[in-house]
Amino acid sequence: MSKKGTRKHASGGPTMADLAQLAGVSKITVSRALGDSPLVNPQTRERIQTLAREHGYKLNISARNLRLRRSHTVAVIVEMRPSVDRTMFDPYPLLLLGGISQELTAAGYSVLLTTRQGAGAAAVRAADGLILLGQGAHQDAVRRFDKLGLPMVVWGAPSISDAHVVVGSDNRLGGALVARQFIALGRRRPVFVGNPSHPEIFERLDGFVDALALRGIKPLLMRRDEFTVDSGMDAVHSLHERKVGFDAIFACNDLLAMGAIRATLDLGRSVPADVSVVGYDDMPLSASFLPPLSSVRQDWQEGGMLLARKVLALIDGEPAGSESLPVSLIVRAT
Amino acid sequence: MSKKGTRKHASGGPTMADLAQLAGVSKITVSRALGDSPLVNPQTRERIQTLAREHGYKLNISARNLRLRRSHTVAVIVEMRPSVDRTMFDPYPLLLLGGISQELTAAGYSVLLTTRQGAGAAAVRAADGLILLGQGAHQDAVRRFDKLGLPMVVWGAPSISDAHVVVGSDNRLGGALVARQFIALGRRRPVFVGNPSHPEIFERLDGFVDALALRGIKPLLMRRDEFTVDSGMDAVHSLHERKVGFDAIFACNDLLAMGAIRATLDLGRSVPADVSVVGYDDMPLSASFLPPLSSVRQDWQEGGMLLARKVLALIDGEPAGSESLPVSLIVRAT
DNA sequence: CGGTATCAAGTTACCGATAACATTTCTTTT
DNA sequence: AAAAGAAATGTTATCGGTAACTTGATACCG
Repeated sequence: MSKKGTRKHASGGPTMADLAQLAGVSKITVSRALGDSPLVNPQTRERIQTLAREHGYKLNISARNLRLRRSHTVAVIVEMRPSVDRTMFDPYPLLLLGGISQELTAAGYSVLLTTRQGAGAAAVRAADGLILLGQGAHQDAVRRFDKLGLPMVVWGAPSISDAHVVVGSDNRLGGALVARQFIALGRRRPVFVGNPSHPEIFERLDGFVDALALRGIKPLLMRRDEFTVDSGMDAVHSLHERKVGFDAIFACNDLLAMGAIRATLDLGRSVPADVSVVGYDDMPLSASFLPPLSSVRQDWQEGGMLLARKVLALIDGEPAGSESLPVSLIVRAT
Repeated sequence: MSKKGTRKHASGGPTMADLAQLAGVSKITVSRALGDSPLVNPQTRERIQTLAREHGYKLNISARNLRLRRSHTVAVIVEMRPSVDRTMFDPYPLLLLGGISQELTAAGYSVLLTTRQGAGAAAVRAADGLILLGQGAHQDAVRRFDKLGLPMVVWGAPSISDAHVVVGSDNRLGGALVARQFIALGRRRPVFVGNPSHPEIFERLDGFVDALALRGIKPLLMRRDEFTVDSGMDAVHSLHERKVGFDAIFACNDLLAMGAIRATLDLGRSVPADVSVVGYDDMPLSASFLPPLSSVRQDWQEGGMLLARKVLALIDGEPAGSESLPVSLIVRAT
């Protein structure tokens, strides 16, 4: 209050102009020095950088963004309402977010998190790029955001009709791996349990069917809309009631698989002696399920990182195509 | 290219200046009109707003933030590395995020998501407020962010020593509810399984102990660092080996509880006839566990919303204190 | 009818950083 | 030693909003 110039700014520390004055140079030189531009004398640069550190200088992002006409921000739009028919479940989306965040932060970008509801906000439109998670079943949502004209990457299953970049794990491969496992075990009457109207689930089924077809085997499809233990039990009981024979079950989710196993055991049949069961997602609990559940595992974190790299590429004007990540079958006791 | 003025801006739509010209008024009038300021004639306002809509006008946030010296952003710092000793597990943090996001978006704020690693970024310091999630075990982290001098709210257990605002679910109540349940069931030798060095877990234990003490019961503490099924089994086996009698188990997590139940059954004792077991978190699977697991449930989404409301209050200079959310005991078969 | 209150809109001056162009200073070349 | 080139720094203008202060017009008052 008393001395003029002691504290020029109410909130926030010194600006480039302040540093410039301190260093006896002009603003632009400070800007260059802090940006490691080769245009400034190394000594000057050093001096200014030290000064900046000492005085706790903080770059004003809004100012820079305004000037550069970009936000250095990628909006991530997540479906966060938990629901029974969610494919993205449990800790996984968080791992995806972790991968995304890690990669974007490393590249100097920020992650703006929104739900579909809040995605109309100005901040989202101001983003340099867009990542869509968990919108698999909402093609309309994808199209809606596509209209924003921002570089966009979607997590899910690639579809021929859509033009945007899709990153996902290789669901076809997942299905195929399970099929091969069943074949190796000599299974002849496999069942697929799940809801193939989700593009990702459909891919799993598709890969499964194709790989089995090579051996002339045609699996049975038990459509289940809910991805829960109960639903899995239900599926098996329903098979039993209809007196349909089966010796292998591929559930498109671990909970379904657990339910299927439980029901199978209830019916007096043995797992895995009589019936093989494989789930999907390899959730933490699966390994300690009784019996330990075999499952297909996807690398969510890596997926997140890949998503991030793709948007960054698009933002930089580089070409980027859809890509699938490998999955692995974890064989345990079922 | 050909006609001058047709497309003034390479990227991005019209600015306020453009609208001003179109409407034959000055920039500031446009600004006022769009901000619903009473300083403009209602008709003019209407006219300008319509014009803005027609031309797809988008407010430039960076410009506004620069001028207003605030970012309208709250940074959420999450611990995303999954690890065995994590209290915040599974879908829950996502629900927390959902609550936060919903509330902040509604208030016109953006959610900036970062990990602890990326939290040094300029964008974080530029935030108007801070929410810390999953840092319970890292008091140093809390202090580190406290230094930024931003309005800050932490998820976890309130501690007397700390001055910042803490929001969490009422872990003491959770412990007490379980204790009362055990008392009602006539249990006399309860065991607590978990790692009380986490503040939140400690509160659960504390509430548990205090409520039991009213009946002169003193529980046994089985310290377990890992929150897994195996660890839960281990705990019970270890009790058995040491020939310690017990008739009730309060596990501070559902996975531990499941392990404890399994081990108890393995030892030939019945749940719940011989031993009562209660878990914590009420994960989706718990209801369909065999036997269906009793568990303490917290409302994560509401927690997120409360966190958000607290930071907003702090940002607006209103006072805000720590607060705990009620929890409920879901009694099932154990 | 002069003078003040009220309403509507305009002027000017920033917020803090940076690109494009300009200038100065030193080094090198023939 | 004059011209040309390279290196280091400065000037000016601008990104798109908005607050503070001013101006102009109309209404109201005794």
